Amino acid sequence: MIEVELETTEQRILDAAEELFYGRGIQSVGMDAIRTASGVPLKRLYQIFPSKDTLVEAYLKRRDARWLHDLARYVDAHDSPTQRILAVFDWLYRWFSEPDYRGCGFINSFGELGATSQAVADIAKAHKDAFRRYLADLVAAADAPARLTDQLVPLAEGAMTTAAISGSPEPARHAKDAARTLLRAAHADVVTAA
Amino acid sequence: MIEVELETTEQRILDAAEELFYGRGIQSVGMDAIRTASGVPLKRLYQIFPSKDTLVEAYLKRRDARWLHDLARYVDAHDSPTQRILAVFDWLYRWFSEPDYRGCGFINSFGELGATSQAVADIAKAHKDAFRRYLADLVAAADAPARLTDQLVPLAEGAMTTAAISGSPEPARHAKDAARTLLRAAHADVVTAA
DNA sequence: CATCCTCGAAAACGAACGTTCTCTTACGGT
DNA sequence: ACCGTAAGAGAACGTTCGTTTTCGAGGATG
Repeated sequence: MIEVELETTEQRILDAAEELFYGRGIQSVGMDAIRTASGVPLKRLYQIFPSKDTLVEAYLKRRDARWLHDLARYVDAHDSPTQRILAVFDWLYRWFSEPDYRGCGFINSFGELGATSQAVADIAKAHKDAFRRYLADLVAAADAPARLTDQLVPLAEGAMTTAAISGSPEPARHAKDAARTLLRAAHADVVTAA
Repeated sequence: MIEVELETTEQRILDAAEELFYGRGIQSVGMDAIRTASGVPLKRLYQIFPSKDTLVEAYLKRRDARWLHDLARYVDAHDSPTQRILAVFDWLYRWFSEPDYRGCGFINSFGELGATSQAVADIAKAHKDAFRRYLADLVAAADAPARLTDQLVPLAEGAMTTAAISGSPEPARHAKDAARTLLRAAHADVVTAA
């Protein structure tokens, strides 16, 4: 019971922190705003997260895990290896269409704090590496050359920032079109080489 | 003479501000750091830029103009329309290779302040629009379908963030490879349709 | 030489932030 | 019923930041 309550409090803090940090940027959000949004008094908040830095890192780590999990769950609804690759961009389109979409939280936090906090820089790098590995697996499963992964990564990343700044989800569609072309070309290369 | 000196002071402030804002993020840099780095006393600094906000906007606008100017100058050294498109990615490679490269200053400032400052969000959007228009002109000159522009934009943007977070300039090469493939495919489409 | 103006260096101010402390209240075990 | 403990609400503290003001030293002009 006690542990459950502690967990619940931690979740409430992280939920509030994520909405605020992602929505307004990390340095623009004071601990008081998180206190107000979560309803958790400062005392308890600091018992669970001894500093703002640890809260920021916890926010990023939880978002990292959930983001990749949600992506994989969406992709897993598709069977064909090439459809699974293209599904990544469909998922991005849905993400970009959320009303409070504001770009990739890891790109944002890296830009804001990457130079000041090694921990934030490391988490952002780890997140992007994990995304890259996930794409690499999809590419390998489609019998496409590994080189395709290197091309899909900037395509997806660029769609995120272009969608954020332009305020439109369309970059996901355009990136998907490009991915389809690259996929076909990569496959043709393999066939030609054989 | 007076005007020349005023210009020089303004340049010195903007030079210091650009290095610091770009290198550490905007909110991590205090006005005192800019005073120290530029050697311009706070009093004069505030005479020229009445607030940190105006200095930030001046930093972004100057960087916007110079960035696109430098890119165009590099591209103009190439003649063939397709080579001019690919040259964009060569230029990105050189940029990513600079020792203190830290991503696109506009993506970074949008992520950090876009939600809090409409002015910053607008400048970032204008910068990306200008880049997009520039690419669109190159695409049109190569007789490629306008659709290609939509594919090249996320490719270039994604190369910027991937290079920044990974700490390697290679994403520019991979993006260039992808661009070459997309260019060929787009051209083949045009030929087929004809 | 006296005077006014300018200008650089740094102190000072008010607000905001991260963090800690205090005070009051409520509860659980004997 | 009583006491020790925990916990919520928010005041308080020390620092930092953006911005303003003060102070003192030239430099040109009568």
